[in-house]
Amino acid sequence: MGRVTIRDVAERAQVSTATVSRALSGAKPVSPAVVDQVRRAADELGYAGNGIASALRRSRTDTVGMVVPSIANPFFTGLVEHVEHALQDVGRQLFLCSSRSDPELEAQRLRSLVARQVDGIIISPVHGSLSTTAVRWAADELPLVQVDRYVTGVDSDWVGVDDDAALELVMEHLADRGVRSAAFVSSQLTNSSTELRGAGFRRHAARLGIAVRERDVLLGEYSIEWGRQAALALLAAGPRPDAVVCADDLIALGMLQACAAAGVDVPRDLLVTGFDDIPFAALSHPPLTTVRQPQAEIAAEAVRLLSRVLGAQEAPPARVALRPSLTVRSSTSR
Amino acid sequence: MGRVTIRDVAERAQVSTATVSRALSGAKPVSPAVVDQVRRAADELGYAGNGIASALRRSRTDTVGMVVPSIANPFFTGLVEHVEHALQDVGRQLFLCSSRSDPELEAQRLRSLVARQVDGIIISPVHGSLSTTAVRWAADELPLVQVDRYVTGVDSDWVGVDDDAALELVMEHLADRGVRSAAFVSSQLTNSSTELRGAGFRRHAARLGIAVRERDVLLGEYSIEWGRQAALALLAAGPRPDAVVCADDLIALGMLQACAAAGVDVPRDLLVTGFDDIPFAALSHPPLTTVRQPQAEIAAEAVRLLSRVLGAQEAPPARVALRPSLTVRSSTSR
DNA sequence: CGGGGTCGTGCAATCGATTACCTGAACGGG
DNA sequence: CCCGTTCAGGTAATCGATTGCACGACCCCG
Repeated sequence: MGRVTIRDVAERAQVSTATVSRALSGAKPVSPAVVDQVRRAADELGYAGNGIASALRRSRTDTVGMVVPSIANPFFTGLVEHVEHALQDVGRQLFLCSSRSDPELEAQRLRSLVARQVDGIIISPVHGSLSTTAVRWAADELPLVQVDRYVTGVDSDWVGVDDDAALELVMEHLADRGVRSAAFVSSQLTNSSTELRGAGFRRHAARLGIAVRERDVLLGEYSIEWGRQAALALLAAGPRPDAVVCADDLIALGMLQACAAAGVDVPRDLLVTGFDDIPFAALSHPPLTTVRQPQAEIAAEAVRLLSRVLGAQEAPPARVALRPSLTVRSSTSR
Repeated sequence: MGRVTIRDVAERAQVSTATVSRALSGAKPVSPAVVDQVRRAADELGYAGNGIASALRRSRTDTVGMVVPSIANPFFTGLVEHVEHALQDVGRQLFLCSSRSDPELEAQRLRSLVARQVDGIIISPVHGSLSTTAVRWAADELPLVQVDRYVTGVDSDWVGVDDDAALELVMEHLADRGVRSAAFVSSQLTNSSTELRGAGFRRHAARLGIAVRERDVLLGEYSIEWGRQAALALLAAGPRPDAVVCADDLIALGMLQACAAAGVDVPRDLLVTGFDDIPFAALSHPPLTTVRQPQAEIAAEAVRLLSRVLGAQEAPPARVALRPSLTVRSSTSR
């Protein structure tokens, strides 16, 4: 297990370490015969190189870090998958961290990524303001792109979905279905995208003449469990609204389950919508009408923006809001 | 963005770099006054350290790599979350890679992790034999623990669930429900756990007098989509078995959806079981009876085994098969 | 045949932190 | 008051790969 180094290879191939390095990386021309000799020596010794040493010298690791609030949420894992895919095309690896929706942990992850000298960071920050300090610091240290959510007060690229447009789609769809009153179930409005969804909900409800009672706006967290609890609270509290707009699919799925358990028929008695269009949204009973996020595009754009900065091209921070679309399923069709 | 190094801190604090290093790491005693001075200097300069340089010198990174076949599958993401949790307690960070069920990509990830000098690797190998070479090589280079699945011919620790016992639970449960014939829908039997599940299915079916027709054993991949397709194939092909045993929950959920669409009532017309007990298994229609994997325990044990090896304690490779349990829901209750 | 250019290779500095070894001061006991 | 011990802190080697610079061989053209 004693690691084999470039010196060992050099010795065996009867050349200098410089030549070995050049032969293997192809950075500078080396005569074919020598390349062959070196390759053989490296193979015979099982030379694997030392990425750490290489990273130290070149001060780049060909690695980007990604920090997401949760890896239990299929929306984020989908995003991660696409990012990983996109990165592979530009020859980089992904270093994934979960901040578990904790700004403290998030700051720690960021510090760790910076210390590990990743070439850049893609982050979906936990909190609109509590995350600011750490994100700003990281953005000062190296290229950083925010996805899905962003914190205020940091000049960095951002790419996500147009949340207001998304809620416009949802609310107009509901209005078309004859909805006159609606509830909104969400996590706390402590990050940009959630906040924008809440604002969009209210704005478009007002515009379309859909009534919103204050007690029908329920804020908890992005989880199935919260969806269940919110459903119970909603059903227990007097007259039902015509529809429930959920800020993500996990909440909506929990809501659907609790409704079924309580004998409330969706969509006959109540319409329900979600957000993200995770794979499981098609499997619920009834299948969920939800906003489809263009995950692949978001990921590709994030990687593109990061590469741009990595290529040292100075440019004003970009804010890219992609158009969402609506996937209509049975949870809103009578 | 010019990084601040230990020399800068040393200069500002009027001490040597050695002292800075010791003051910040606490490796050797440094007078409180100097520690304070150094701390202040480091703070003022925003010193973040260089993990790469440190790693090179100490030849450890306090990082472990994890390679899973898919990060779209909630079973693996659940595992990853628990592993990350457990690692945090021992002061290490997780470097997550997805092999996307491709042995080639998996080998590449392993090479990359070794080059990055992670301290150890936790892997759920893609393929029982195609993964062997890469896994063996990696296991030679550094401590390695296999989880869930294992490859043949590598002496490494493994921790997972007792698949035979799991299928015993499933089949006995089905027998109790009066099932006389069953189908098995799975991915290809090209990895250890899937293979063991298939074998367990047959063994316990035979033992309990449950009939299994060859054409009712359908092998595809671990995905919702394959579950759907298998359902169609199964329903199209003459007389239905009494039950369908699925090798994971994704397949089972796809199966349930396709059954509902085809007007087959589960559990009245057909019983369906899954494997893993992912969060979404409780949300389907009907809720899914499935084998619960003790994810937290698997993760904790994997980390424990890895720490054992990292602590240089030589020991024979351990194979830890944890007991699964059965979560009974409506998909098998008449 | 000589001068300028190209090309392959080696030497040694370098990246930034850690640490083995050394130095000098302070201190305590005989 | 002297010598051995202790301890803080400095000097410089080290981890392994990359790369600027230099050197020698060879080629081409005038």
